[in-house]
Amino acid sequence: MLQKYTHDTRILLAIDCIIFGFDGEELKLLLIKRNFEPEKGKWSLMGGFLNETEDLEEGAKRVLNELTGLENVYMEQLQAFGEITRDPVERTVSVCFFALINIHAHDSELSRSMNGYWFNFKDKPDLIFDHNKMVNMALSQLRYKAALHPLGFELLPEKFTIPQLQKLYEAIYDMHLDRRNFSRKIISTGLLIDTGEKNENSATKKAMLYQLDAEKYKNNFNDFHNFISDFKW
Amino acid sequence: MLQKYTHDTRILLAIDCIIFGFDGEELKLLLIKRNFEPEKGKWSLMGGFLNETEDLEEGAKRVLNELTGLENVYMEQLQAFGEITRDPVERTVSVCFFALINIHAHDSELSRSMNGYWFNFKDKPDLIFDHNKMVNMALSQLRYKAALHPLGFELLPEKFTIPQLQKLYEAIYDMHLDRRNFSRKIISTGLLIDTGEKNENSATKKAMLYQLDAEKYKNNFNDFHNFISDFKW
DNA sequence: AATAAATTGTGTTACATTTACACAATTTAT
DNA sequence: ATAAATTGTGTAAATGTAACACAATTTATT
Repeated sequence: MLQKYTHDTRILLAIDCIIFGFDGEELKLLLIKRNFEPEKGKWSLMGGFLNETEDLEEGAKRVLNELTGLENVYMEQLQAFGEITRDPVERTVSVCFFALINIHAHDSELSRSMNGYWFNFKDKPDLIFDHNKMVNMALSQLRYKAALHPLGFELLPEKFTIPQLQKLYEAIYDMHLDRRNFSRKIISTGLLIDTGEKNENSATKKAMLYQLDAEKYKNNFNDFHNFISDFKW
Repeated sequence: MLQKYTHDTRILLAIDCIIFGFDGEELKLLLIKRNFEPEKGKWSLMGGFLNETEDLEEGAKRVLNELTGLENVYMEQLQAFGEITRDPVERTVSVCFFALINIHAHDSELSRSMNGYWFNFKDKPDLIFDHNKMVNMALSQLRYKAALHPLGFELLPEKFTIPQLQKLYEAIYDMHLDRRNFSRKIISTGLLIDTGEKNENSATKKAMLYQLDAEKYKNNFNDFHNFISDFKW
C-alpha cells in the first residue's frame, strides 16, 4: 500500500441535483423545503455528501433516487461549484448534476415525504447557497444541448405526439415555434416511429402518437441538429 | 459560528489543467514528466491540490501560472472526475480545467524547469491516472465549442492572418477546409480588424494581418456561429 | 344531420446559407 | 521574364430555413 498524501486541508464534497420535468405546459423543477439545518425552512436543490464508496455519478444517482425513486434517468454533470464561502457552515465543493425525468413516472409520494415540490421554472423560489446560480446555469446548458441534440424526449412519456414535443421545446426556450416547420424538422431526424395510435386525450383532432427509435437515438445522439435555429442567445 | 458538519469522510480535492497551444501547424499539449511520486517518471497533466484559501478557478489559475507564468488566459472548467480508484494513493476528486494559450507568450524556461514539454496532440504519450480520459474529453469539448463560438483566436498571437486561423481550425478538427468558404465565414463574423500590415514571414504572397475587435469579441462571444458546418461528429 | 371551433397534417414559395469550383494578384526563386 | 506557391475575391448550384395556405379530423352546438 502506498503512503497517503500529506495534504491535510478539510474540504467536503457534496452532490447537488437539478431535476427537470415537464407537465405538458411548463418546464418544471423539483425542489425541497429543508426540514434540517442549515437554512432549515428554506428552498434548495436535493443534495448530499459524497460517500467514500461511490463515484460522482453513483452519488448523483443515489441522490436522485432518494427523492424520486427513479433509476436509469438521463443525467449529466453540469460542473463543480467551489466558491470558498458558498456553504456558510464549512468549506464544501459541490459537484452539480442535472437530470431530465418523465414527470409522470416518478414516485410522487416519496418525493412529497422528502418535502419535494414541483415548481414552474419561471416561478421558482429563491434558493439557498449558490443554488440559484446552479439552476440558471443548468437551464442554459439544457437550452444549449437541446438545440443541438435530441434531449427533449427524455422529459416526455414513452409515447408522445409532435404537438406535445413542440410545447416542450416552447417551454424550454420560452418562445413560439412554427408548427409546420418544427414538425418537418423533427420528422426529418428519422428518430420517430409512428405507433399507429392516436392521442385520445384531445377534444379536437387527435394527434398521432410516436415513440423513439431507441437504436437510432442511441447511435445518433451526438449528431448535430438544429432544432431551434432562431433562438436569440 | 455554525457547528461543523458531522460528515467525516476524507476525500481530497485536486485541480488538473489541460493546456492547449498551437505552433502554426499542429495542436499542442503541455505535459509534465513527473519527478515526484506517485508515478514518478511518467507523463501527466499539470495539477495540484486545492487550497482552503482559493476558489476552484483561482486554484486552476495558480496551477496554470506555476507552469507557464501566464495570467489572464482563456480557461474553462471541463468537469470533475471522481472515480473511486482514479488515484491509487488515496481517494481524490479532481476538477479539470482546460486552457487555451498563445504558445509564443508563455515562459518556456519556467515550464522547462518544471519538466514541462510540448507534444503534438496526435503524438501525446500515455498519461497517468485518468488523464488520458480528461485530455480526450477536453479535445471533444474544444471541438464542440470552437465550432460554435470564436474560441480559436485564444490560441493565436495578437495579430494573425486568415490562412493561419484556418490552419488552426484544420489542426483542431483534423480535416481540410475550403480556403475561400472559410475566409468568407470568418470575415462575415465582423470580429476581425484589418491592421493594414502584412505577414512578412512568407516566401510567396504575404497575407493580411488582422486583430480581434476586442469589444465585439467580448460582447458577442456567446453568439452561435457555424465555423465547421461539415465536421462529422 | 349540419355547422362552428379548435387542432392537426401536409404543401408551396421566397429567402438565406453552404458547397463547389474559377480566376486574378502577389511574392520569391530561377 | 517565367515558374511555383500562396492569397484574395467572385459566382452558380444545391441545400436548408422561414413564412404562409389549405384541407382533414374531432367534439360540442344548433
